[in-house]
Amino acid sequence: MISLRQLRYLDALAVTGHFGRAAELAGISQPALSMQIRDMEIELGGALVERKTSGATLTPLGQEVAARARNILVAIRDLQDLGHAHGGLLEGPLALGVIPSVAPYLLPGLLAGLQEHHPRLKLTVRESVTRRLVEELAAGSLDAIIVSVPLGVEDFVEAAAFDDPFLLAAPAGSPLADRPSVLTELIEADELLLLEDGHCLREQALQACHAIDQSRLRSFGATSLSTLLQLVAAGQGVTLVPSIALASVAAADPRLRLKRFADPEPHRRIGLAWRKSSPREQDFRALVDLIRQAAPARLEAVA
Amino acid sequence: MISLRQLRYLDALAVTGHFGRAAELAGISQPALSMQIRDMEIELGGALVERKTSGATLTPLGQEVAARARNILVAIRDLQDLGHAHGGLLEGPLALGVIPSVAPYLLPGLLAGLQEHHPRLKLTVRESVTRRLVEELAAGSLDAIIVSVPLGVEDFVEAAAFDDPFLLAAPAGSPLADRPSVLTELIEADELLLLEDGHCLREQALQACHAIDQSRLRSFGATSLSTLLQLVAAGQGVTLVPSIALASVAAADPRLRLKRFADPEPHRRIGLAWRKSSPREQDFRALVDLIRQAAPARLEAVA
DNA sequence: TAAAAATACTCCATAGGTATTTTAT
DNA sequence: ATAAAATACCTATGGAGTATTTTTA
Repeated sequence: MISLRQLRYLDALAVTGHFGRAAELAGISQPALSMQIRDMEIELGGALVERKTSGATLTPLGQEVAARARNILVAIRDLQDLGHAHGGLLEGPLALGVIPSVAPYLLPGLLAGLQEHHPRLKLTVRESVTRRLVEELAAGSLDAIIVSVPLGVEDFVEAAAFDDPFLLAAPAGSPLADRPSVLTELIEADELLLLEDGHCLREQALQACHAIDQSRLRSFGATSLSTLLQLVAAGQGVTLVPSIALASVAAADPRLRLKRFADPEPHRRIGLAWRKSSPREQDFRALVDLIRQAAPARLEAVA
Repeated sequence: MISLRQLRYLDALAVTGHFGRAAELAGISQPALSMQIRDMEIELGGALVERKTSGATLTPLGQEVAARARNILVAIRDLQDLGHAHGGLLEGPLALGVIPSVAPYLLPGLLAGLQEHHPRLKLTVRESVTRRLVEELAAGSLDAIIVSVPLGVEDFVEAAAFDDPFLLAAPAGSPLADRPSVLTELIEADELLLLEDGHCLREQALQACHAIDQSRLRSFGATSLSTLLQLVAAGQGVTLVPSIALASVAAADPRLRLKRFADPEPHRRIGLAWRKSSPREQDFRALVDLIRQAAPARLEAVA
């Protein structure tokens, strides 16, 4: 009879493509893993792995089995969560993922709120880009993720927490800096600076102003918003700043102007996503409320 | 860590509502099952079962866990089938369900065809009414079912095999017996006799002639078509006969007339259904072909 | 007091570890 | 010759059995 243990080992083998490293990943010895894989092959009546000196690759059957194994293992994780879900609200372990353009501004307030209202919650936080967070959520190594919604991922449930307007960051001397800003004016403006590819803030900003002429974009290898703002302050162009970052980056530099856009104000919507199959929906709904409270709108600070 | 073993035991407990009988069902001793359930409760951090002298009932948490456990166990079964699916076509064990109004007429030919073309198939057949077949298919104790399609069950895939026209069975003296029959004439006909409630042929016939006045129906506790035909022969009314049954029941009785309906000919569609998650789709498609070949249209025998 | 489940204990199957051999490049 | 996986052999954990006690209606 197939065991969960065997499924875990096969999963490790699928990930590593190597018996030795798979064993290490699974926390057992290489022979132990080899034996379990072999037993599985006997049980299923076909080869799962192609053994090579360079390592191990899964056969088509092996890949199919591994894919199903992953789903089953996620289902098992969710099952284990049921206990916590039926305990008090937001108690026990919870692995949360957050995108980088939100984490530093939201987490301080959120963690404080959780500490105060749900001291028995054992929260672990991972900060990464959306694509990776989605993968880890699907795989079950994260329980929920704070991202820009909608994600549009089947199997996930999303709940919006708050809208985060984009502000225009322009050099003090720019003509844009002293007028009420509307989005279309960007078309005639200086160059629009954005974060490097793969960073979700880039896509969100692009989506917010889809009318922008692609040829006038400039990408920088900058991972951080503050680097980008340095460039703006130096007169290299303009950029969009999520207002959630205001408190940290604002008026520090006199060469910078931050302005709200006139309606329709471009914004991204920040929300929480979790697996449909997760039994902790109540926890997550409560978490969304806390996220909303922890997202301070300090928009009075700007014109 | 939760084990599949524990999920199986919980499932048995959910089914029986009794530790002793659950243990018997699982093929182990009562203390062994008790201990696994207890370990599970510790692992999940909550009570799964309410212990009473009269037996055991699941708590809300227990029901939720049991429901998920069932899904996981079905996924494990399907995974085990993968091996057979990657072997030759239609090899290894296969549990097939068939509705009673099809089984006796279809199976002889089908089994012969399977024996000839797929001698390595280890087929087990269960004959039961649609509702039960659907349950067993969902639970994984059947791999595929031959039923009247469409079933409209989420999680199932269906493939039509053949259309089975309904014939009119009337007493030789009936005015219907000597005219080309059209369905609407049934409205002015003798009473329509049908099988007892729950028998799928009843629903199929009713669906085929939805125009019929409900008040003119008569149900009999008859489980078998031949009993029903005896009543028709005795002049008690008319009924619908699936043409697949022709070879067995036809012209044996001179008091009976079997007639085809004029267009649009009422019929039921017989097909195969299996779980979406089953890896043996290829097997099932091949089986559908064999079913089609095994369903002889002996319609020449009637006017 | 009777039925059901929990506990006590013993045993053994099997997963896992270490050491070593085989295999393929 | 080297790296990877399989094999051999031993150990120990934990699942299961029997016998018994506890619980509750």
